[in-house]
Order: sequence, then structure tokens, then C-alpha cells
Amino acid sequence: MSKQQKKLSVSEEALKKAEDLCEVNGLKLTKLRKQVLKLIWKKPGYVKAYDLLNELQKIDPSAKPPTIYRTLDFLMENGLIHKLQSLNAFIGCLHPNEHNECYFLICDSCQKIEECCSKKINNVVLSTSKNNNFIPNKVTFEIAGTCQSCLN
Amino acid sequence: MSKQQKKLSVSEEALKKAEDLCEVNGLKLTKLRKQVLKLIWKKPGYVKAYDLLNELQKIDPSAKPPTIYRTLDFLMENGLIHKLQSLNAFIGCLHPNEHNECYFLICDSCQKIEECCSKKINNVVLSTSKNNNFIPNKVTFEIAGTCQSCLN
DNA sequence: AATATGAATGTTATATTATAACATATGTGT
DNA sequence: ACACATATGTTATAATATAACATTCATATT
Repeated sequence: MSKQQKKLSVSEEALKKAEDLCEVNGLKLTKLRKQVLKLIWKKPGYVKAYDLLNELQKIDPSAKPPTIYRTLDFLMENGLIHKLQSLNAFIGCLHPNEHNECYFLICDSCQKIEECCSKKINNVVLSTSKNNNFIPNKVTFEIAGTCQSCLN
Repeated sequence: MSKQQKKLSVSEEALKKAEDLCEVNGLKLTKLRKQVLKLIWKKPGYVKAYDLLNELQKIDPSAKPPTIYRTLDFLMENGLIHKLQSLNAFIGCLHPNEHNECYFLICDSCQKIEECCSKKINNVVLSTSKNNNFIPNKVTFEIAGTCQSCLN
């Protein structure tokens, strides 16, 4: 290879996608927002808001709950992260803006999260809504259980 | 009609089902638990834990948060109520023990909840889990949006 | 009836999650 | 330089939930 081909980590890749997406959509990925997004990706699995706050305070001692929650709101509104409703926790999104909703498998044993977005699930959401004359807006779909590697 | 045929309200019916179910399964539906279940059914739609606590305190001034949360835990463990994870709220179950999981349509506009349990959803949960080598344990499936009557 | 036992409830305290309200700073266009 | 909107700082408090230990209650056994 004449050109050096640097492999980006998942985290670096996510950050890059976020920057691009904000660029394209005219959103401001400020220093604070970037820092928080970095912290979210730093941890494997999900993060809790106050753990994030503790981490952030190491960089910026003046950070307080609203600092975190406002930043989380921005990141969620723009699809860069998701909230796991059954855990009150947050996780970075691997494919921001590729689709509206994400669905998750949550391992009770190792706390790892697997996205399980699929057309099939989308379809069930649509057909269930239609059958009930319901206009869906926001979907929460989380399956807690045991992942492959924790079975062994 | 020679015998008077009294039509039970949804709430009365739910209470009766709960009593039967506890009877059959050797569970103790104590006075406190019955009171709380009644209060849950009294309100249309969902209830929040602390609203419930306020109501309960009108009957039993010594009630405190653990009183409510322990009772909610009992009722949930035995399928008599469900927690709406996206709202941190609780709702009575229309068909305790008929199946494991319940799925919900939540109207953002009128706050009414519709159960939307179906074989189709069950199947998607199973196939999604299988595809990911995942053993499902507890499913959270909640669609927020707008219900029929709020569209008009 | 007395006693032992476990389950349920009472009680105090505190942990965890989240937002309201207002002040200040910062970036951008005129 | 100024106005404006957006973002951030700051203080306070609301809302949700649990830990830990004490007491009461039901019931089973002797």
C-alpha cells in the first residue's frame, strides 16, 4: 500500500460520522457535545447519565446535571445516541440517521447491547399500528435476556 | 331473567380475576395489595407510583414509598400489572397470566393505553432473538403515537 | 395455648434520575 | 458596535426508586 490505511476504531468512526452528519445538517457539534459523545463511546456497553457526569467532571469540574442532560437531549434528538428505556441508560448509535428507530438486545449477564434493527420489526410496528388505527411516533423495543457468549 | 345478572365493570372484573389467580396459585392478595390494585384500576389509563402513594395515603396515612414499590413489585411479578418503561408508569393487566409479555400503544395526546399483544409480535421477538443467538427473557415493546380518536 | 418461623409491612434514611428557572457567555449577521 | 438566537453556567428542587433494619402478622407445630 502506497498510502497508509489507518483503521479507525468503532469509537473514532462514530465520532467521525457524527461530525459529518452535523456538518451536513447544520448542527453544532460543540466542544462539550463532542466530549460527551466521546465519553459515551469510550465505555463498552451502555452508560448512565450520572456516571457520564462523573467522567465529564474530570475534564470540566463545573459540569452539573443539566450539562449532561441537555447534551444527551441534543445527541438523542439528532440520532447520535439512544436511550435504553428499560435501563435508564444511554448508548451511542452505530448508524445515525440511517433510520428512525433502533431496537436492542440487552444481555442481563454481561450488560452488552446488540442493536437488532430490522425491516421485519419495522413491519410489525407498522402492521400493529395499522390494525389499531394508531399513528406511531416513537418505538421502544428492547429485549433483555442472555447473549450468546454468556451462555457458554 | 330469573337470576339477576349483574354486569361487572372492567375494574371489578380485573379485581375478581386477580383474586382467582392468587387463590389458584397460592399467592396472598392482602388488604394492602388489593387496595393498591383497586387504585390502579380506578384511574383510566396509567398511573405513576407517587400518585398512587398519594391516593393510598388517603386510606392509610402511614403509607410510604417502599409500601407502594413493594406492592407494585408483587403485582408485577405475578402479572397483575405492567410497567410502562418509557413513562415510568404502571397499568393493570386485562388478562393476567394468559401470556408472559404485554405490548402497548401509548397515545401521546390523550394518555390512553391500548394493549397490542399478538402472536405476530411474539414471533418477531423469537425470530430476532434466534437470529442473534440470544435467549430472550423480558420484552419491552411500547409504541408511542396518536390514537384513533385523537386524530379526529 | 405457647412457640417458632417466614412473609408482609412499617419506618428511617438515602440513592438515583431528571428538570425548572434564571443568569451569563458565545457566535453570527447586520 | 449591536441585536439576536443558541449554548452553557448555576442554583435549586422535583420525581423516581431502593437499602437496611424493626415490627407485626399468619400459620404450622408442638
